[in-house]
Amino acid sequence: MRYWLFKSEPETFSIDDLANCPRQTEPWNGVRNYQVRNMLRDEIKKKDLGFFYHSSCATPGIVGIIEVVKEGYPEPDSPPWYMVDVKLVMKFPRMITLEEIKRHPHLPTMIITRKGNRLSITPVTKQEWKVVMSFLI
DNA sequence: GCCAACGTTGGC
DNA sequence: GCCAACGTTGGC
Repeated sequence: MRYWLFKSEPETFSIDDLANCPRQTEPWNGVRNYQVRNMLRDEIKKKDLGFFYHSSCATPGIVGIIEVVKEGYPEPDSPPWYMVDVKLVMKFPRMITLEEIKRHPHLPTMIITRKGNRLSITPVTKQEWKVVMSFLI
């Protein structure tokens, strides 16, 4: 089982939008980058977990956890592009901000902290996952 | 196949 | 709104 980070602009699709979907499940669609397309098609598996990250907003950060419930399948009518279905696992009681993540001594390894990173889905190590989760305690 | 121009992303 | 980073496009 692997861990990921899924970026979304909350103005387009926020964690509350997901929470209000039927069965709290939605296709993660609209990816138009080949590297991420390949991850969606080949690497992201059922039962994988992902952080839900809000980007391009006043305070960017991680707001919750989602689970992959359907593996990569083609977007209807958009042949080269793929999506997965994700289900809300939990919304965090508070956002873990990008600033906090950058400040933490063990997290500068996270791809999200790299300037110019433009991949909308990035892998997260088990170690990184555990450290981020420890912020909530 | 190179590379300049352009468009998009995303933090600030 | 600015700008750095970087993917994509297209002329050569």
